[in-house]
Amino acid sequence: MTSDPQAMDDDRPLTKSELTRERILDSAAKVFRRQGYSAKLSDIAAEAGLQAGSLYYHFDGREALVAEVLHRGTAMAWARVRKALAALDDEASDIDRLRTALAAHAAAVLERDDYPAAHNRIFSMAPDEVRRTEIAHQKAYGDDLHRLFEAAIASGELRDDIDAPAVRMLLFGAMNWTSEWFDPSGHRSAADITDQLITMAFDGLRPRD
Amino acid sequence: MTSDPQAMDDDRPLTKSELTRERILDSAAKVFRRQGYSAKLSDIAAEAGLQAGSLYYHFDGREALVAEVLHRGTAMAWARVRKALAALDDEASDIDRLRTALAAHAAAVLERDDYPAAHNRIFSMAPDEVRRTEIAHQKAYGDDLHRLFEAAIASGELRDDIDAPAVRMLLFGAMNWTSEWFDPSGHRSAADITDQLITMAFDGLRPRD
DNA sequence: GTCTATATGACGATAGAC
DNA sequence: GTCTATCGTCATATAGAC
Repeated sequence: MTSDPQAMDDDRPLTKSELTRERILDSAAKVFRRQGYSAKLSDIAAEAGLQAGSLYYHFDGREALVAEVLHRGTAMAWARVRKALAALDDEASDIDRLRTALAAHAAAVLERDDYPAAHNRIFSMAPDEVRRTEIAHQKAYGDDLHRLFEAAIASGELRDDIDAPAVRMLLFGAMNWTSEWFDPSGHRSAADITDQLITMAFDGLRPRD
Repeated sequence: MTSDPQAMDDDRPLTKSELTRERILDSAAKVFRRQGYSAKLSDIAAEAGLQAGSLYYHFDGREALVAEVLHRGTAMAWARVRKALAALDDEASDIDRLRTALAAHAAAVLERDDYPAAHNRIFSMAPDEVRRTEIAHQKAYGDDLHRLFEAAIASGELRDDIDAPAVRMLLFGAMNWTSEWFDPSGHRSAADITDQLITMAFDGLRPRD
């Protein structure tokens, strides 16, 4: 598994300023998730209990905030996938590994993680330069998942006549689009949605006899 | 099949003013598709060969333009689906009807139709009132498709243990999200993507023996 | 570090000439 | 019908007090 360039935590306690910075980012993710790209800096500041002008002590401006929320969105989904895979038994089959990875990504999007959900809403509206940087980051994540598909195809657990990158993007689409319609307070749980997706993707909607 | 409230064409030729109005709408769909919700009125006007102020002769303002592009986006995808179903042999099976409907929707999103693609990009950013109206329109379309699922389940051609509305939304997501990544000038065609989706959805990624 | 106040610029919208 | 010119509004960003 490729190492995520972001994953260099030292465990030093955060200074007060760093804590505020974190609070601003969390607020930005939450507000972007709710309101989309056109969310105002004043809304983000209010969510963090600050005045709009105060953000500039911690960030260069709107673009910097967008860039970091995007980066964390990919990083957090990726981290969840990695963690879920690491928790698997060593003898897990290739298809189980793939299933686990997809379920972990779905969970990141569907559950309380504001960053991945915000990512989905604002990515396409971000300024070109920010988007280019983030595309490279996403590509690394995508390549990582691609290896799971390849392994499952090689071991005969997946059909060998599929276009794995296309299928991967279609599955990502199904998951990412849930931001647009899934209602966590409705009668379906995030896990229900994930089950439906996994069942459809692997076993198909037609009965197997 | 429920009738689309928009589908009352009389075939009278368009006046010059109506032609300009159409040109503006087409430009709006194209520009919204490309740039998302933050597209400026001046960009739309330029695409139509006009000055920004001139739009106001034809439309009340930005909101009215957004509302009509959204409405047409749903209407056009729905119309394509209806047309594809009407072209089917009467003896087509329920699952063939469903497959045909999904393929038609995918084609509308993936191919040159700017309106459905624009719809996907701007729907979630539209002002509340515009969105509420459009949600009702989408619900009618969704209900229409839902009947195809129900019929295929009833005749035993689809598994009876699926949550059809959830699956429908997941499939819509997979198709709609292609706006974010599909490159029509790349080596895959729109039909290739559609095939991958249909195969995955109905037969599943695991080999059937 | 965070505040208040303000400069700047952008965009939607209107008015009136043609 | 479309243009040019302009107004009003609002959000980003900056400056300086505390």
